[in-house]
Amino acid sequence: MKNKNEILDRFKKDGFRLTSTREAILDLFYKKSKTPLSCQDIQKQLKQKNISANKTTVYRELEFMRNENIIEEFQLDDGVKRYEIISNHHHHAVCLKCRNIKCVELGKELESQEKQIEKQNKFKIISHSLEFYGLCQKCQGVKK
Amino acid sequence: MKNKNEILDRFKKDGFRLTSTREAILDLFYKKSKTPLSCQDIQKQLKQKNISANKTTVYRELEFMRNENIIEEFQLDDGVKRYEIISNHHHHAVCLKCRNIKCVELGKELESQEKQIEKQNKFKIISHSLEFYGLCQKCQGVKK
DNA sequence: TTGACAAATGCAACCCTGTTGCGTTAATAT
DNA sequence: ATATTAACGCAACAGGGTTGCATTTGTCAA
Repeated sequence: MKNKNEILDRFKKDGFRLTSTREAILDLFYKKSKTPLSCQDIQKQLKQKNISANKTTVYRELEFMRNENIIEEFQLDDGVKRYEIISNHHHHAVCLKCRNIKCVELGKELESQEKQIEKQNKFKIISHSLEFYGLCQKCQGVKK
Repeated sequence: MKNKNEILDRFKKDGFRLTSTREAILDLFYKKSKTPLSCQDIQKQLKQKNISANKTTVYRELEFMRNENIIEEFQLDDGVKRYEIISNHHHHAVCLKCRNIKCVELGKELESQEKQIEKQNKFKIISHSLEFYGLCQKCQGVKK
């Protein structure tokens, strides 16, 4: 995970342009609380900065950043695509009540289990996704 | 996981009806290769048996069976809902090329990791989903 | 500074999965 | 045989995401 200016320089070097939308979206990924963002999330947060961006534009920008290996895409149980900066590998804890998403890190225990699965199933693992669903601290306290 | 007739009896006892669509879908879950099924999968397989079922009907039947605790729903990276019989807890190995889905079992190692996450994040875990993405045996051999 | 080029954008129309309302069909009990 | 109501099909809709195309705009070279 490089810093923002490094990335903008690389874009320019590769013939891509520095537009306000591009920079604003990159800002969201870099500055904001490290929660993954959906297209809608991005549009809302841009609006708060008085930047309007068509959803097509946002999706294309996300596609672009994905190709540039800056962000990655994943899905939760709601079928909505979410994106986050590529950094340390981690997983997600999703609150079933407030839908808040927290990134959590695990040790390397999964690696040995992956090897076991590869051997047993003759399946070459390229990536995995692990999400925990439950109740965040706040929502545990609330009576339903 | 009970057998099919037990389930049909229970339906009847609870005032639900035994329709050909219901039985056919239940058959798919019981007899077919133990791969999860999407609504489309189900419609295609029914068609092969010369049974036509409207997608609304299929979705409602799936909802019904979910309420009856016979099947469970989950998502992969494509945002399509899939369903499978509730049985031993397991995970999925998804081939990125042919999209075949294989169920794989893991030991109980994840449990201790869950406890660790619960403690560290004060997050009460209710369920989790773990999918492996990669290449199945067949697709590893194929040159792209 | 201007002009040319192509990257980036917006819009409308579309695709796909999944859902809802409502009138009809048919499984079951009497 | 009839009444009841679960199950069904259809059409219309919802929401996330994509595509084609015309327009705008960032960049760079003259």
